[in-house]
Amino acid sequence: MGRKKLAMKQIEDKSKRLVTFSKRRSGLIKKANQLSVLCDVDIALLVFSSSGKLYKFSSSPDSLINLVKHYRNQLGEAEELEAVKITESCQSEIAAEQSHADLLKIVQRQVGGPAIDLLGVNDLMQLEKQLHSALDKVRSKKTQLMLDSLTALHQQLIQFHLFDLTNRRGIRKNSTGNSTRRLPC
Amino acid sequence: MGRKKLAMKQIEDKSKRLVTFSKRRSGLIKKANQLSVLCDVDIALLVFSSSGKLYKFSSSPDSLINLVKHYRNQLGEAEELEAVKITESCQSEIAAEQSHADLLKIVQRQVGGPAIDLLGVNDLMQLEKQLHSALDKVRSKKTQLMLDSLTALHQQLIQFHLFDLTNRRGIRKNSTGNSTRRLPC
DNA sequence: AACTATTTATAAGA
DNA sequence: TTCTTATAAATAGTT
Repeated sequence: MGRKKLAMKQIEDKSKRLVTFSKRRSGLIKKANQLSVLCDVDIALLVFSSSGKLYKFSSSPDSLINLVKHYRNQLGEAEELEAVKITESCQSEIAAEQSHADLLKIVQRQVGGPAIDLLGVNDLMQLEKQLHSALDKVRSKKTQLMLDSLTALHQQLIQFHLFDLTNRRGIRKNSTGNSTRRLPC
Repeated sequence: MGRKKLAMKQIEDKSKRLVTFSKRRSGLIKKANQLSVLCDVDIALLVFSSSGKLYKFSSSPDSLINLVKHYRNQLGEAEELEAVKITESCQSEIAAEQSHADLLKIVQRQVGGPAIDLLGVNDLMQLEKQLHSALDKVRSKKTQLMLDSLTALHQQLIQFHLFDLTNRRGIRKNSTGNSTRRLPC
């Protein structure tokens, strides 16, 4: 729209690209807002600029939470398929089991050790680091299969982390009444 | 844009609203795609229709992951402070702490005992029962604060359970098409 | 930041 | 629904 029709490919000139980014970004957010108002729907829009800055629009404070919930479900479905693959091929993979056990020890020490629900964000990040380190160990053994399995476990822990954070938010918001925050049953 | 200028408020006529939703939704997604291509940026866009259907666009397979990561970080910072507050106010709640400790022992015995990711569905349901029982104990002490804390813990475990179910359902392979993951609430 | 010539999106109608 | 079309909006190039 404008003096000339643009080809649908990356704008070469960096300066022009930046201007276009600025113009179209605000246009997009404007349109998102209009759609959410006119049609009364919930929208979440995130634009990650190449410089790392984030521009976002969300029609309601909850839309990002909805978004994450949705994502989590999607992840679940993906993991479901992955789990089949892992399980099927895991049957004969006994060698890697030791590494797996090592990782689980780390998890047990951390998750099963201090009060789980008092585990701080930093603790969880630390745990993530340890898991990564354990993953590296296994990677060196070139047992790709178990690596996948460990990655799945790692993601479970990330989910754990995510859910923990969401819960804490629920506790704060509902501190007056029954703060039970149910899962999407 | 069109024959008349629309007021920026919800379109009353349901039929018109639906038509507009359809047109503008596709327009918005088109624009999002253009912006991501022209300016080489990562975009995630989700539209939750009022009937619950989700329409989404993401410029790359990773953009939703980035989105969740970003969200988690944002949430993390806010929640970190909250976690400190929760922990601090728990310090003086010694009466309830014992029950809490009891509960944690149960969790440790179960979650920290067998390989976490090999914990069966029945085990998790058993664990849930025990947690409910422990919750009742604490509830009788009327320490709302710790109750919230325990509820959070309980829900973490439900989440864990949920994930486990998801994986196992995939493994068993007799999941019938639409695999809804519902909790035995 | 504005301007403005064009292109694009779309509201209403068929 | 799908298409057509008049009009409103967005925006590319310019200043």
